[in-house]
Amino acid sequence: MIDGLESGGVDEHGEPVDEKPVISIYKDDEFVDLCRGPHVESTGKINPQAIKLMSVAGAYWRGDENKPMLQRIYGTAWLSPKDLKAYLWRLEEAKKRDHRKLGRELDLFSVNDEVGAGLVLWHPRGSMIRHLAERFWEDEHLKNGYDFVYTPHIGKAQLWETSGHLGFYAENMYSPIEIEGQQYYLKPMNCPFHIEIYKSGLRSYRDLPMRFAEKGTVYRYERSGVMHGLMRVRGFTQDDAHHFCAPRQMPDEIDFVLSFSLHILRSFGFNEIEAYLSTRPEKSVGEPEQWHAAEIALEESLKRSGLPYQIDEGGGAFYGPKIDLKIKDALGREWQLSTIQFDFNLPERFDMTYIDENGEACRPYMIHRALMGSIERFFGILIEHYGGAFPIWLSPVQIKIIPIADRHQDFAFQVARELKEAGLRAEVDDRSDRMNAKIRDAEKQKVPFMLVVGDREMEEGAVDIRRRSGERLGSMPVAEFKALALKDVAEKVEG
RNA sequence: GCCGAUGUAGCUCAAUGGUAGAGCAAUCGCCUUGUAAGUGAUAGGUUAUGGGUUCGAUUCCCAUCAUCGGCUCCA
Repeated sequence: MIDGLESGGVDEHGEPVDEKPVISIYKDDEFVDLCRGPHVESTGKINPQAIKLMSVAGAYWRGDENKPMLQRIYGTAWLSPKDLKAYLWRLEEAKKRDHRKLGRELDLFSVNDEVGAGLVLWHPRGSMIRHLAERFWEDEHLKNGYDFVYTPHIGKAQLWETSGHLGFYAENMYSPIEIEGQQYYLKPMNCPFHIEIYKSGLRSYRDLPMRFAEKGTVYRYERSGVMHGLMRVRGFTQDDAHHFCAPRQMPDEIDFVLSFSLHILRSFGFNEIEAYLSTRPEKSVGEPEQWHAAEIALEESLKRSGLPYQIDEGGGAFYGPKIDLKIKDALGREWQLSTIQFDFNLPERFDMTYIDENGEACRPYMIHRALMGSIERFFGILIEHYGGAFPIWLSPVQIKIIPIADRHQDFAFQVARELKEAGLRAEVDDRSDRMNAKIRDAEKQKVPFMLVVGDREMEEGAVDIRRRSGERLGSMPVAEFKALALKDVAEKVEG
């Protein structure tokens, strides 16, 4: 076999192969392993107190799903038992923050067998967080030159033929729906609709850039076995937008969309951001000069942003180069959120035009972008990043008012009314439980402020404040607390 | 889709070839409470679904669905 590999004609099964492989062998005492490595020099270097077998799972031979599957045993090895313990502790921490667990405990969302795999039900509390995130998103878009659009969930087969999705993306799309002899498809993307809106009128260079934004819900076929809580689902909403601009506007447009993305991500508490620039792959559409100009523009913009970035040579989509933004969450795990993609393909396919200064029809440039990416996934990441203890501006319940005895309830509701009128989300825990139990419950629900009201507070028109951290702020007048809470909300205070 | 595991009350989990139990949650009382669980009672399950073996299946077998850990793919 090795002879076959060495001479470059056949692989390990005697099947012909094109390239000559590099063969490496690792040897430890009597054990000889044909492996790419690296291996430890000697098993004596492994501390038996610092290893642990973790799990067993199947893995494809050479990572190819068409090849047979092998049993793989996963283990982890560390320099010292202490390091192993630290690693296991981190795994435990991650488990505690698991958005699927917190989603249930905090009553945020569910995925239900009756409805279907990969289809999310947003419960009232989760929906409140989504509403707040979306409201912020909307305000920022309106301040920054976007127009909102709404588009349908299905479109005719011809539309997806024109866009190329039926050619290139069909395996991710669901079977068509037949309506009066015509085939319609559930949308896997929003772009064709936005393009049709662009094309609904004659566009002048004076109209550009145009920015159409929509929180568009799309449906993509995911193979069973890949769904994962909110992170990987079959129906999700993208915070999508398409920019249409004249070629010479491109650099400014990229600068804008990049800094706008960073502004949005940072507002949600993601401060560790890294960028990936993906360039032209072998198979691509569009002129090489166009690609080159776009890649230069993207890279220049990255340089100006000061973000650390890496280049993924040839990693772009066939229709254009892109910048992906990845964030690190509180546990240091990396997640891809934003994507900013150039598109040389769709303007051509849809024959999009604008009239330039000379009265001639020209082809606009098009940029796709999603900042949160999928709102479902973004929510999942947000839950894990904060371990369910959302910053106060996003907390579904910001304030829990805890009357000590029944006679304090009227006062508690009066305080709640006053806070609600100021736009704060306050609730009274009027169950007949002991105060300690109510505090425990509010802590578990990760409510930012607990206000205890008893005889003393009633007399003074005050509230006794406890943060979810356990910190006691003591007693203060309601008006004073109101100002404090509003300030925390406005400043997007965490913790 | 593939490999492996799992599926019992709202949640976390027991038990059994002779139709199931606990804690928490829930509901109804009692208590009226000072910074993370007061107390009593009640209710809650065709044991995921469909077949098969068996006198009898929730338990054994098969299929389907879903979930979990991976692989492949991906927002």
